[in-house]
Amino acid sequence: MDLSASPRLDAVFAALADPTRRAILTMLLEDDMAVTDVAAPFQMSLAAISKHLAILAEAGLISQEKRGRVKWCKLEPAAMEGAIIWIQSFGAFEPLDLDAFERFLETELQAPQAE
Amino acid sequence: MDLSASPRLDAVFAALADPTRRAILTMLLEDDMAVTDVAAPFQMSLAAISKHLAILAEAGLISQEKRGRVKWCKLEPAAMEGAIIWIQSFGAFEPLDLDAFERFLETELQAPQAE
DNA sequence: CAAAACGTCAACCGATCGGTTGAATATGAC
DNA sequence: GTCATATTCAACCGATCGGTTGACGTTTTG
Repeated sequence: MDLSASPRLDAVFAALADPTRRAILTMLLEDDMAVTDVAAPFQMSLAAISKHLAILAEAGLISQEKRGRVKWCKLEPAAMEGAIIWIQSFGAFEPLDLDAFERFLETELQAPQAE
Repeated sequence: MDLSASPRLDAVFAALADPTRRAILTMLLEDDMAVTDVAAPFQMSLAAISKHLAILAEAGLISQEKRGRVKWCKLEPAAMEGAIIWIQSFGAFEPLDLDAFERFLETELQAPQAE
C-alpha cells in the first residue's frame, strides 16, 4: 500500500507550503470571506490572491461559492485529515503532545508563560 | 502572532509535498539507511535521490551522518511537530488529539490569565 | 442606461523544482 | 598503488511557481 504516492497529499502539502496560503486559511478560521476581503490585508494583487485561492480550492482546503458578484470562500478543514493522518503515522506525537505543544508555544510564539 | 509566516513550516510542508520524499521518510521509519540503499527502490538517478535527501535534511526531517564513505540517513520525526500542531489548530481532528490538548490545558495551564 | 465593483483570464516574467548526465571527491578494499 | 564504492557537484533541461499587468465578463448600483 503505497500511501506515499497520493496526488491528494501532494496537493494539500504543496498548498500548505506557502505562507500566504497558510495565512489565508487562518483568516478563514474566523469566518467565510469574499475574495476581495481575503486579498485586502496582503500587499499583492487581487489576481495573485485569486490564484492562491484556486490552489487552496484545488487541494480541497477551501470551497468557493458564488452568490451574486461575490465569491465566498469557506474553510474545509476536513481536507487536512489525510495529511494529519499521514504525519501522525510517524508516531512521535502521542508521547509528546503536551511537551511539544509547550515547546512550540515558547519557541515559535513566545508564549507569555515565562513563569 | 503570525504563525503563518514561518520558513520552518514552509520547508517542512514543501518537503512533504513530494511523493518520492514521503516514500523515503516511510522507508526511514523502518531503520536508518545509507544514501545508496535509499535510492535503490527508485527508478531515478542517485543524484536525484541525493537532492531529495538534502531537501529533507534542510527541512530537518532527517539527519545525515557520514561514517567512512557511507552517509547514513536517520528519520527525525520531531521536525514534524510544528506542522502537525499548525494543522491541528484547525480543529477538525478530535479523534486522539483534542483530548491530549485539553489535558494539557487542564494540567499545565491552570488558567493564570483571565480570558 | 452608464459606471463601478467583483473576480478571473491570458500573457508574460524571473526563480525554483525535479530530473538528467558526466566529472569530481573521498573512502575502503585488494 | 590501484581499483571499486559511495556520494556530491556542476551544468543543463523543461516544467511549474509566485507574482505582475491589462483586458474581459458579470453583477450591482445610481
